[in-house]
Amino acid sequence: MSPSAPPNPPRPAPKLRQVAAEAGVHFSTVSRALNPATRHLVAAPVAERVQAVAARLGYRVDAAASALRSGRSRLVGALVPGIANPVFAPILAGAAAALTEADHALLVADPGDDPARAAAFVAELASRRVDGMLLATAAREHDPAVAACLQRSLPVVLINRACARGTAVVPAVVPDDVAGMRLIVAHLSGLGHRRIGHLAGPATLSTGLLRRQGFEQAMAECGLHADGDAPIEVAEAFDRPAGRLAADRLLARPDRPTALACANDLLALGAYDACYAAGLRIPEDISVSGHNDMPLVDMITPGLTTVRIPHDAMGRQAAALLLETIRRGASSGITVLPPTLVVRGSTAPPGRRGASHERL
Amino acid sequence: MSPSAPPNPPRPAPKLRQVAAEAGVHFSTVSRALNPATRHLVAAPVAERVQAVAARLGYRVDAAASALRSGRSRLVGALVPGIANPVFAPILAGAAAALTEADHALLVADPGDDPARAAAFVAELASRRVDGMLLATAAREHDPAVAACLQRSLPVVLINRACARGTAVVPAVVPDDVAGMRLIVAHLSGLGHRRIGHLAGPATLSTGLLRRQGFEQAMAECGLHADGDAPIEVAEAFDRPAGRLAADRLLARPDRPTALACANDLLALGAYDACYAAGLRIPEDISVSGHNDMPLVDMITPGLTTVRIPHDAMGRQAAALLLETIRRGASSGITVLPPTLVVRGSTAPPGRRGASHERL
DNA sequence: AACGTTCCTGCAAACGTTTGTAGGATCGTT
DNA sequence: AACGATCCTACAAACGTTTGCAGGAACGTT
Repeated sequence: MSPSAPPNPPRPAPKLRQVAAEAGVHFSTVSRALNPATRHLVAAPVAERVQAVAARLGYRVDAAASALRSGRSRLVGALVPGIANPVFAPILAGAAAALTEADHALLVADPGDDPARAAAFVAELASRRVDGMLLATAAREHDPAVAACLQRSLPVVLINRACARGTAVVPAVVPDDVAGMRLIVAHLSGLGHRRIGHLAGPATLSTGLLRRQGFEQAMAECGLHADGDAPIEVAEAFDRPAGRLAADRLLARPDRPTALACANDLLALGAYDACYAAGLRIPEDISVSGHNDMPLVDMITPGLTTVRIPHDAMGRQAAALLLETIRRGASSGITVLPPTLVVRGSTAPPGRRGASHERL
Repeated sequence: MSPSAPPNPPRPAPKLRQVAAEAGVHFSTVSRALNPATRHLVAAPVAERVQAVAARLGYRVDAAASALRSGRSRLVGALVPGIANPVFAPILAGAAAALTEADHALLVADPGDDPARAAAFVAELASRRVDGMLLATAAREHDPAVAACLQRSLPVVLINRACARGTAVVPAVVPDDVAGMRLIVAHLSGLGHRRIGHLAGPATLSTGLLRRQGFEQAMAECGLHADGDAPIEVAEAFDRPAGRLAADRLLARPDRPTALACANDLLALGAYDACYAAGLRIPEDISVSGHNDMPLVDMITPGLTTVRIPHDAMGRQAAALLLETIRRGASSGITVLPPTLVVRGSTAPPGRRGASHERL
């Protein structure tokens, strides 16, 4: 019948009016029959007939027209600092999955670490009529992107970062950072470590601040004091080079710690670099721990002891929370997800002091 | 003046008519003045006045209305099997960056490895009026998602996978898999290896097939024969467990190879597992190489010798190619990106045969 | 001075849907 | 049998933009 070339010169997608003509009803009736929320307004047999015709023709509502008329786009914007970042990628994946189930789609934008750029993206996405925003970029306070959403009264959910906005709390899904650090400190303390250093992240990010607070609190609970037992160095950023630098400083201290609790897996990788450069073996000479349990950190040598954060679940929950906010109009509070300890080869009881020097 | 609560009850965004009223012109003139493509139709002083007013009011064109009327949405859909996959995440990041520069936005969907689901997503995204599609999920041939795009005459660019569609070639951006395997084989051969095994990926994926072909070709070029010198095992999937299984089979062969060239870093990780389980040291007893240079494969022990593929650049180029196709209407051919060899600790000259047995 | 161009601007018609309103059946009640 | 209530369907008006078309002003040419 037809040659091997694509047979049909791609017919334009069927419209509401064509389904209506085929089913012998007015096109507004078709609209109602196909929309679950208005289906009850049309007689059952008619609705069924319409649905059958629509299915046969392969009708799909035109999103642009629908968005224009109804004001709802079934689109959600997401801002992440680094799409390929091993922390944020699973968050995106989880959010995308949850949104798909709810017939929404995900519009991703990557402003990096630039808050002004993030705010610009909010404006852009708002003009695309997104129904809500997922922000994984928010700084601890006075974030322009958050402000941009609030000003447009765009529903917004923060991910991985908390953010106080005046007295009102912006809904968020965050890991329990304090509990996470408590797990790590308890683990190290249980192994016998007493001098435990902390590689903190930037204090401008809630994860940086909260994990540091969690560390100090947990140390106090173990009877260790922030003064002598718990030296702290703050990294400039949550990445490997910054971790290396901060760890170098920590290792150079006169009372070098026997364990390093890092605020982040990437910082821990930097700490590996620093330790190896200093001729220290992990975990024989010094224990190192991370935070996040990024993909593949089980593959490095030695495997990194860390705190697992369910990033995928965070994405899912944030999407669910946002959809809820969009529907209800109200914003629920902050969801805190419990972390779990993952022990691998990078932590061990402290060795005899000075052993590493004898090696050299 | 105003309390700490958000001062302005969020005024609706300004429309074309409001800008027009403020500037004292008809709103169609505003539309023309703000659109670079039609700006030349309006007198220069008027255009400037309009632009000033628009900027002052913070006007942004409503994407839904624009898409409805013009048929162009400035939206591009992307299908990837696994958003968080270390290979595809950088691709997405690159594509998003390139699209953003061209004032387009990225709509991501993750059908996993299910081709039917991918085709369904194409339909969904088409109804959202995306201007084109980026497919990183395509199988080697007869991919339903590709067919769905072609049938709707949606511009499409394949990423990381090539795909012949009848006689016509679907535009794609792919790594030079043959050249990559040639780099590896030349490296191993240069080290003195003669019996080199290949852990191939599924032949249904172009990367699986092409890298195998590249391997066989490169071996022949080095004077090694596919029969005796180059045993091949095909893994069920591109993941670590499948790599372990296939490597087990390869190691069990009577003439066990002294080097393993894997089609993928994940397969190589599986090969590590298999080698360690067999009591073989890497690289003393056996060399292992990967493909892709995923993040963190430099941190495992020993560091993985592999072929670096510029995934970020692939995403960028694919987006650029797609935008070009959208504008011109025509589809350019296939872009092939050159790989580079990254030598780390997992490859070395072959040791004396049997050394590993004496160890046990 | 009349006429043909060129240049600009206003007018109005789409694009395809959702949704308020009105009117015609149908039914049950008195 | 007449009336009100209920149920369903059709009609029409948006939503905000892009774009073909027409008309008027300004200009240069014969």
